[in-house]
Amino acid sequence: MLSKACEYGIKATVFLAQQSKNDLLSNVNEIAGAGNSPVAFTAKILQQLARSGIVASVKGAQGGFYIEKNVLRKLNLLQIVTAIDGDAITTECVLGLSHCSEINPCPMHSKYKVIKAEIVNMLHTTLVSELADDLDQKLTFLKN
Amino acid sequence: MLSKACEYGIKATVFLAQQSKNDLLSNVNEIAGAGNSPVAFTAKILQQLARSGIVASVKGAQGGFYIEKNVLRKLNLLQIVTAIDGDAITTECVLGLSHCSEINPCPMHSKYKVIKAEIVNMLHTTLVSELADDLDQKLTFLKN
DNA sequence: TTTAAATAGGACTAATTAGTCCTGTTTTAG
DNA sequence: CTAAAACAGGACTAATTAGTCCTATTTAAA
Ligand code: FES
Ligand code: FES
Repeated sequence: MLSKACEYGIKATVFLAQQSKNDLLSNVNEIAGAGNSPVAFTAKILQQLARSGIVASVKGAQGGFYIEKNVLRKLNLLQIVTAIDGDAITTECVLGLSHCSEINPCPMHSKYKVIKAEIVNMLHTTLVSELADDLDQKLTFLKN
Repeated sequence: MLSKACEYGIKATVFLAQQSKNDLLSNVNEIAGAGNSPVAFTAKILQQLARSGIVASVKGAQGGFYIEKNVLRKLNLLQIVTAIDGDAITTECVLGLSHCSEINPCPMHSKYKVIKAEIVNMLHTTLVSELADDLDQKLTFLKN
């Protein structure tokens, strides 16, 4: 469903959201450590998220990443998934037909479209800030 | 969500179900052609499905694959997915934690588990024979 | 009985995804 | 002003998934 890059990206973003609520910057080591994700790969993904305007970065000593308050307020999971994996999740046919449509539906189309809509809706309505709150209350975890 | 192998496997099985209702054998070329899937790769997947008892094969000239009537009667998509991709779809954490559980839930767990349950339920309750009927009525298609 | 059509299966190659590493630049602290 | 801590980004390597190809075996038909 999600690529590894996207999994790491979501974990990184949720962690950063938690830190950013306390106005803390985090560097790549802290971020990767929190989700035990590979450090260098996480750095790549953070660059991508920074280019997409999802996270902000401060260069130089004592620098790091954070999420701007007004971005965080509205930031949802679909934005992260789309920034990293593109829109395949919304457009692809579950059986690999060249595109999912009502005009040339695959055998699973009618059953899958309901689920796809729920996935997209869930991603779209889930705010990173809610997830960060759960994390802060130790109701959820970024690693085992 | 599904591997390419699984996509081809499902398409092959639905096609075979349609053919088998008319007591027709199909060879790998016909099966791959119907779903425009790569021939040699489809052959591999059919071998796997044959070892799993989902399809049956007849060797030699005029041979091919088919699905036994009593298998087809109850055959659902989850059986095919499990035979090819294993049970990852039911057991994996959407954020890549080592396993999905209520005890160490990831930030997406509570929202994702609902969707996962619906996916698994959909796969489990969808009979290949229904899909084959839709295909037969040209309501659905295996390629564009 | 030979030949050709077919599956079975292993070894291989190609493509994609995952992940590392190095070099450059920015910035702060000493 | 210099050193060290950090991000930026490109080039590379590793692992996994996707896909091919060849050889052996089976079997029906000519
Ligand atoms: S056509 Fe296959 S999922 Fe819509
Ligand atoms: S723990 Fe992540 S989906 Fe259940």
